[in-house]
Order: sequence, then C-alpha cells, then structure tokens
Amino acid sequence: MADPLAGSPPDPDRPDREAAEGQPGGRDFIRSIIADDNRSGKHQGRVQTRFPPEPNGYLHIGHAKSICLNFGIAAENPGGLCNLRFDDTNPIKEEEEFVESIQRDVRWLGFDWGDRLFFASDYFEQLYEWALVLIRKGVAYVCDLSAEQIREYRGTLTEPGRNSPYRDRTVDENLDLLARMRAGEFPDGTRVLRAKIDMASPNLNLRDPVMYRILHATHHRTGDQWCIYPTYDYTHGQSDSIERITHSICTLEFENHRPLYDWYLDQLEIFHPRQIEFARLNLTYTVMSKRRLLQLVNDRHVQGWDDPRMPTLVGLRRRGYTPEAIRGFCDRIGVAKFNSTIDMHVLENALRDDLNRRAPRVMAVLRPLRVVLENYPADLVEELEAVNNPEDPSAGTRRVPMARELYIDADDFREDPPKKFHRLSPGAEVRLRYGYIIKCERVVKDPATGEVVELRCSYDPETRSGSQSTRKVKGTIHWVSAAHAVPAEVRLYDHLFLKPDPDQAEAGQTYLSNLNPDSLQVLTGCQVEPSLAEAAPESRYQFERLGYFCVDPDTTPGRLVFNRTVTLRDTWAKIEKSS
RNA sequence: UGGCCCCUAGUGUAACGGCAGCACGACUGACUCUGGAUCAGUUAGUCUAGGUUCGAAUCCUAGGGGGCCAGCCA
Repeated sequence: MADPLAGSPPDPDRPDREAAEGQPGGRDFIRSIIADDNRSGKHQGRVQTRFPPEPNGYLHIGHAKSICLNFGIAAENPGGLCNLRFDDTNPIKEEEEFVESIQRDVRWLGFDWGDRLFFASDYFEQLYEWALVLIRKGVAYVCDLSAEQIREYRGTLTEPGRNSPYRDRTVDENLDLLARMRAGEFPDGTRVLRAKIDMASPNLNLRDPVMYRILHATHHRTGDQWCIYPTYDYTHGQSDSIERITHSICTLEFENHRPLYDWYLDQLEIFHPRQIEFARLNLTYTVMSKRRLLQLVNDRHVQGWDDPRMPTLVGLRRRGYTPEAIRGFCDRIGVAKFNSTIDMHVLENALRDDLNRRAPRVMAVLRPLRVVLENYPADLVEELEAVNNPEDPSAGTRRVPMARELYIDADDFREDPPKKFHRLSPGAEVRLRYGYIIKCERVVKDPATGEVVELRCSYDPETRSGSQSTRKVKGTIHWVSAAHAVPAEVRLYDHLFLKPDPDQAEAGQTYLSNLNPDSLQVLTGCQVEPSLAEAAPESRYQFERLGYFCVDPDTTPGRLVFNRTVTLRDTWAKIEKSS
C-alpha cells in the first residue's frame, strides 16, 4: 500500500496571516520588522535569512520552529531566500553524519535551500584575512595567557577584568605570531588571538573575546588544512555578512553577543545584517537541549535518536508525525521574546488536526477478546463496505470481511459496567462498526482464573449497516474477523517524563529521576484488519476509536509493527476519570 | 552584589497612545454507525505602585517576578 501521507512541500497557496489580518506589520514582531524594512527600502526589498545549525547532533522540534520561521519568512517575501549554513567551527564535536541527517530532516520538513548550501568552514580563509586586518588596525592581539589565566583576568559579573600583559604587542609581533600559530608551531592551548575591546565592559562578551584558538584536530570538511580555528563568535556575524543575510534570526541567548558581532562588522566595515532574537521553544514533558538528548541516547534511556519518544525530528517522524503537522504547530505557537513553555497537547492537537483530515480509517483490536455470534452461520463470510475517511469522500470505501467469530477490544466489554458505559456488558447491545447490532448473551470465563475469555453473542440480521433498519443503540465498537485478521505488534507511547518540567527534581536528583518508566508499552498479539497486511513503513492510519498509528520500520514481511502516534480525544476516559 | 532582555485569560499570542482580540484548553449543549470529527455557546487576562497624557497593555520612574551572560562550546 502506498504511503498516503508522504511529506509534501508547503502549500504555496497557504494563506499567510499577514494578508488575512490586513495588518501592515503582520503576525509577529520579526515579520513586522521585515515589513518595515521592506517599506523603507532598506535592502531594496531583498529578504534573505538563513538556518545555521552546528552539525553536532540531530535536529529537534525546537529547531523546527527556527526552520519554519526562517524558511517561512523567505517564502512569504517575493524573491526571498533562505540559506542552509553549517556553523562548523568546532572540529572536535562535528561530524559528517550530522551534516547529512540535518539536510534530510530539513527536506523532510518540506523546505528547500536551492543551491545555497554553505559552510562556515568555506569562509576560513576570508576570516583569517579579516583577522589580519584587525591586527593591523591594532584591535586584535595574540595572547599567551593560559585558559585558566584568561578566566582570572576576565573578572566577574560584578568586577571588571584586567588587561592581559600581552595586550600591547606590536602589530608586527602579532602578525608574526598569528602566522606561526597557523603554521602549527605551537601546541594546543598555548596561544589565542583576541579582540582588543574593553576589559571593563559590563558585557563580558566584550572583554577581549577569543577569536582563534589552536586546535590540532581534523575537521570534517577541511581535514588537516588548519590547526587554528575561529570561534563561533568571531565567525557567525561575518558569515551572515558574506552571505548578505538581511535578517539574522537567532535565539535569545545570543542577545548579549550582538554588540560583539556588531563590533566585528563595524571594525571590518562590511555588510551589516540585522540580528533579531526570539525565544526558543520549550515543551512540557520533554527535554530539548542537545546535551540531554545526547545523554538519553548514550545512556540508553531511549533506543536512539529516532526513538519515537524523542522530540527529535527523526523521532517524531518515526512516531508518525507529518511535516504538515509540525509546520502547523509552528504556525500556531507564534514567535515572541517571552520565554514560554508550550503544552505538549498543542503539538498533539496540531497532529490530530492534520491526521484527522488525511489518515485512512481502519479497524484494529489491541487487546483481543473473542466474540462468537451464536446465530451467525458457521460458513458465512460477508464483505461489509467501510468508509476509508469520513472527512474525505474521495478516499472511497473498502470491504471488510465479517464472520461468525470476531475479536473486539477487551476495553469495550465490562462485566459490571459503570453508569453511562455505552459498550458491551452482559445483556447489553452495541453496533459493530459497518456491521450489525449484537447482544451479549453469555460470558465464558476461565474456570481457573475467573478471567473473561469469550463472549457468546447473538446478532440481529435486520440491522446490517446501510439497511432500512431504524434500530438505534448507544454504542458502536470496532472489531475484526478472527479468521481474517492479521496479527501485529503495537507499541504504545506516553510522555518521556512524568513531570511537565523534567528539571523539577528532588534535591540531589537530576531530570533523569523524572523519566517515565512506562513511556513505552509493547503489545503483542494485536489483531488488525486484513487490508493492513501489506502496509508500508511510515504509512499512517487511524485505528477507529483508538488513535493514529503508523507502520514502524521494524516491520518485516512476516511481522507487522505499529507505533501509536497519538490517541484520539477520549471523552469517555475523561468522564470515567472524573467520576 | 554588574549588564542586557522579558512579563496580556489555564497555556500561547495580538492590539505600534484611542472598543483588550485570536488560537488552544476547560465547561455546556446540538449532531453523530468512531464517546472521533463537526457546529453553537460559556468561561477567564494587561505583575504592583507612582508619573506623563483628554486618553496608557503600550511612554517614563521605582518595585516584584523570570531568563541570559564569568567556554579557547554553539
């Protein structure tokens, strides 16, 4: 079966709210700034953004917010462009694997950077030339202080720093030393190149920040060509400048660095992008920092970067999330400078919205309970017509086989039903979805354990779906034919953490103490309708009344494995819980 | 005990000195062969105190609360 919900590019006709609201500023403060710049002709109407990840880990839902913002803004503006640039200035942490996974993930999300794939490492030579310029201007110097000494000289948040004894070296001496640093004459950590700004600045980033450090490490792209590497702070602003980025959008923690980026750009007298900071995404019941995600993977709290419980894009993808749902979520949460935390249910509802419209419906029984229809002919098999998607008539119908022996979900039977329970119980009636009304006549129990093992029921032949029958019953349940159903494994997921804020841990404990021990529940012996036998990995379905499920890549020809992506909204669960 | 930034219904987010709005949630009800979806309705807010102004969520001052910064990480 073909994947009915493969990722597709963003709909170019997607109405952007700017038009919808008739607002000149539009939608969020960043778009307002850009609209203002367009009106004033600041960049002759040119809009160019960039998404600048470091290739040292997998992308997560927080990155998706940034990707949707940067690529989204480019798409909304005539001629707008968004570059993909890897900020690969630290060879020790970066790997080709991540360069590839990041590109896969951005593409999967539905965005395209055309021929504008860039690497900060492509600018190493230019950055070096600019370092020479700054030395010649007398605003950069080689410093022989150790890392520890530099820290001491930097001062503290409340006390000014002290000038390095190497601060007043001559231009020639600095030029010579930097050349020799580059030539590999000095061991790691023995010297750095620093900007000469202000050791008393209240902004610590301006206290003679390091521009280059000696690192005899092999870079994933430049190999052993360099043994000195520019710091991120010395690289980022100029990389944006080289790419003629008009609006350099980044997260709040870089706000304090903006004066430094401005300083480099002004000293160098090169194109000056405007940096705008926004609040990064926080989500309840999960963690988002690369450090923690890495720890969850390395310490085997999850099964890998693509574990369906992870907030990584590969994890969400394997869980069954669609690119459209993630984009819809990013649209919905807005962009601001307030440090907020979004409820996980907002993400889940964005998913339900998308899947509801598009996911084909099927029937599947997670915890099978055998039902025998005593008055149904033993050799009869009927083909019942079932609607594939009530939200989308063009999805058509399919045939579902029905016979004397069925499975229903154990949850749909209660021997001693609570009030308002509209499902099966001794003597009660329900409708089988697309089939007949049945009545529970008798309960068969295991004499040893007392466990209910089978229901003996009767069916009313006059009540077949589509017939003239006017009989109504309160409940409709899903089912499969025992003889035709296909066995499957189903993996149920819950929040990775027990608390909305996993950092809210007991004294002496870390966020790891809040890990949810039941975040994964594996159900074997599930029974799904036969149309699912050939379902392809990643294809997504609604199991009626249960939720959305997708085929896990662990699926092999003889073994179907589904992930529960998200449950349906469950009003009954709410009623039962509150009483 | 320094500097920068932030604070609007439960959660997010608009309102650019002029009617505090939207989304999601929650709660009602309608409809329903998915206790789904859909539809209708209800709920609830400008951190505090001063000031400027005809008029303040918006500007100013002070206070409160929160975030970031002392990597040769990004």
